[in-house]
Amino acid sequence: MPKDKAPTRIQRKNRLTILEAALDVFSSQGFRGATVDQIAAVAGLSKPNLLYYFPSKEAMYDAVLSQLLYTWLDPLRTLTPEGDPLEEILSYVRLKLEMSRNYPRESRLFANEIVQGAPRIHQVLATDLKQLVDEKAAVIQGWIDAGRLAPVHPYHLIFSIWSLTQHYADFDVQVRAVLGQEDPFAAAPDFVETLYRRLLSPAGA
Amino acid sequence: MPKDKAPTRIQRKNRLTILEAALDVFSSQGFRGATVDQIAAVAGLSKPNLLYYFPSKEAMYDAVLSQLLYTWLDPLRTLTPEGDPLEEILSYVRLKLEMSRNYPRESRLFANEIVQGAPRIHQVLATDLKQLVDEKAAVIQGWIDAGRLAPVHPYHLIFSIWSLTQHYADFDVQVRAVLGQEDPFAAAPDFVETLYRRLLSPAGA
DNA sequence: CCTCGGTTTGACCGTTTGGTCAAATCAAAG
DNA sequence: CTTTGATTTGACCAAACGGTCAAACCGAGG
Repeated sequence: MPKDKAPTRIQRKNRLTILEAALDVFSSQGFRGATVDQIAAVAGLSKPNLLYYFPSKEAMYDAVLSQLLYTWLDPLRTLTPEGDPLEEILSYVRLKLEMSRNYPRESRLFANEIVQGAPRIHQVLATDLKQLVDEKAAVIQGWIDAGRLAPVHPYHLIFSIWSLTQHYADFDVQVRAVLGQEDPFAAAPDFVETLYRRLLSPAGA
Repeated sequence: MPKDKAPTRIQRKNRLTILEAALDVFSSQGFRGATVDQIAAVAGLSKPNLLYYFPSKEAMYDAVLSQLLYTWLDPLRTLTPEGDPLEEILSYVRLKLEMSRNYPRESRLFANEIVQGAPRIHQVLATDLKQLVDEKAAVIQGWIDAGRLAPVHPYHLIFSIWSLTQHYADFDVQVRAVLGQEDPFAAAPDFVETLYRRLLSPAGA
């Protein structure tokens, strides 16, 4: 392992290559399903070389996961009390849907981790994520109390957005199997927009 | 392995015990994450004994999965052209939600399989499932054309029901982490019912 | 050119895992 | 009780896997 001095050019490049390959393999096979040899093959490096840059397979997984967590929670932060309530939520939905389209591996890795009980990120969910959702749910509840949004359970509204948007990435094969050759993301944006407009438009509209 | 004659009482009992244990372990660890020893421990039998009843670990997985598939697609079959459109869909939604509550292991096993690309059931999805969904989507489209349901993309409507209801089983830990000690299924039925009423109620209502 | 720290790898190790097998045990029929 | 086929298991095997290590390699500074 390199000293804890400033990383060299080669170190930066190889670390990125490895993380990229690890994301590929972990997201499609899960942690236990993935092997270091597979990751090495995808990265185009030898197995001992991977273990020169990361102390263990678990360290690779943790690195991929923590890097992912940071960007994964980001879209929710963009939801702010200013601006039109419905448009705020719709743009959050659109953002999440585009992340599913553009970063399906990240979505699947996250799904894998959660489905298996989130053994490694349970703490983050119960603290950081909960705090963030509490905060945004309060914003939504505020809009509802002000009559600017039809009444809904704010937490379950957020859950519904997660499940709906991530479904297109996580269950991609199922969606494709049912739709035939049609592109799943063709009609999805219109559908979710319609759904949340009808769900959330205040009564008078 | 037993002959292919009529199964004895012991065979029936042990096969069921093993499948139950296998569902437990496969659903929480995935196929590669599960070990035959784990399943044996849960079943209270020895490892060679499991392999006396099933030729391989994969055979156990296939048995669990195919048994699951049959019941999993069943709720959708209950959706029939007769009866009130909105109520038909709402009762399908309620059925799916109860399955998530009562059979979370099945839901998670299915999710695991799909997320990892559905290597073993791809064929079933592209034939049986697609055919069933095609049929039901046509029913829904018929209701829409008759003005008895607000216009929506029928396929994506079905996807949304799957994702929403299964989310409570598959992402259980995440939902619980965010909600604190609150029971996720307490408010869920009301939420989904509200959602689909607002989405689907015909314009004039 | 040489040096030296960073980098790469072939060979290897201990453990885990899926699966086998012969021998032991059990249970039902005669 | 005895027999016979079904059932159970301790011991074992080969392959796969995560990880180690000493030796080789490489590239930038002197």
